[in-house]
Amino acid sequence: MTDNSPIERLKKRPDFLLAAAAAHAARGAVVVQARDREDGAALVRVGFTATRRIGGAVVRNRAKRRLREAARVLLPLHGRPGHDYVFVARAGTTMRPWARLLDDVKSALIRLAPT
RNA sequence: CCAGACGGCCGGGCGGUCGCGGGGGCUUCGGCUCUCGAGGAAAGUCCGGGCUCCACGGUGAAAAGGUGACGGGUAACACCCGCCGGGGGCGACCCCAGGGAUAGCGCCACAGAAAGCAAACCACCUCCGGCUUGCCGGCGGAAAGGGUGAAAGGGUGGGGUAAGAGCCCACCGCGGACGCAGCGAUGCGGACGGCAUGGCAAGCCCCGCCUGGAGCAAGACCGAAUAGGGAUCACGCGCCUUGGAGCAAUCCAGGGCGGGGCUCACCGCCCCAGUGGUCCGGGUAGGUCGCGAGAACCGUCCAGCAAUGGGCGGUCCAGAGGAAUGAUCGCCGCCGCCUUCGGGCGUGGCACAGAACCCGGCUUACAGGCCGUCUGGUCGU
RNA sequence: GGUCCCUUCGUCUAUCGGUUAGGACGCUAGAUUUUCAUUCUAGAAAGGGGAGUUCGAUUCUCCCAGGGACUG
Repeated sequence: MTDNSPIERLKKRPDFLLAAAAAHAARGAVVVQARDREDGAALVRVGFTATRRIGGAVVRNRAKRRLREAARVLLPLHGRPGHDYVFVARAGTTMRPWARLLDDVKSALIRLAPT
């Protein structure tokens, strides 16, 4: 499952909306959405979202930083080329122990990978 | 030592390992390396400025909004300092939108006789009349007592009187010519007046002063692809109309321009509609700038009670754009619990909270801690 | 990021600084009806929080909190 596909950040709102309409997996403190772009490129793109519901700017920024770090560690191992991933922070993202957060992300990525 | 008042400051530290944003250097273009990288409130967006665009002949006025003792500070302020007045506290000290109520209008519920202009409900008193001999009625006097209220037209005491009343007197309060001190707000004294002038302007309003509008998503530059606009050239053409020649078919010259449908015309609406080239302008996505060497910070000296200002020396200190500080490990500090006093444990134990053009303020949030000055007690000398 | 607006019974909404804070829908109880619906009667139920002005504040002023709208 390992590959060396380049990873880019997702920045456009339409891309987020498309990913939200695709498959998603909720695991503990995180929701992961994944969409196959079907354009033939091996590029993997990833975006992060934290809404106002989970707290103020400090909480939202910290949640996105932890998710970004988790994605940096796990996406090269469990990501599928040609997909867009969106990580959505939930209320417990900032308080989850680091090992448990990694488990959540890993489990969600494996669930979303086609067999 | 206890309790308290005010002012200032910190707000975890050190070191590894992976990572992130900006800048510099090297590069065999894979990368390597050096360096910098959130706050006192970055927050709320409540004020004041810089900056940019728009509007505008100058000034003034009006409208609307803001502001309000006095003196100073400042680029400016509603901020700050000093001082005055009022209120609170034993005190250190704290709080106050703190101009004008004889410029005018308005309001003062309930209660009460009466709520703003001097009036009189009960009660008081002289006189007159009546009789049932202490009551009733009446002309007057007077405003001290009762009761209502947030507030009732000076207060207390004495004299005085039929009863009373600044009617008179003393003290207090009030107004106050004038004098003294002060830059001033104001303070002190006060002849005299003889009680007159209730409150609300964060009700309208009057007076003085201030303000053009918008905001970096301001604004400037570059600028695809696609669609569309304008100019021009070539091709492709016909149709309508005017004039002339001619018996006529037709020819020549000029002008204008698409076609279809809604029964015709005008108008209106709807549908469909040329090809290619060159040039121009607007402008979207996107990119670049605006964007950090300044009302800057540190040290020191001088002026000033202070806010603050000035001189000298030194430093360069974040610049993103779905938005950079995170993850993890060790030691120490603080806190809580347990303890066999060695120590151990703690789901993240350690606050409030994350720059987005930049400054000066205000306000609000904040675990824990440090320093200084002062006040009131208590103990000792 | 910027510019604005609004908070009153469970919900929607009235109020010249002085009331017991009014109305509608909903809720509860009773009556009418064989029962239900309808109708009638009665009742409970509210000023986002904190200061200030005032004799007195839902109303006026200030500061917070919460909610909402517009803007590429």
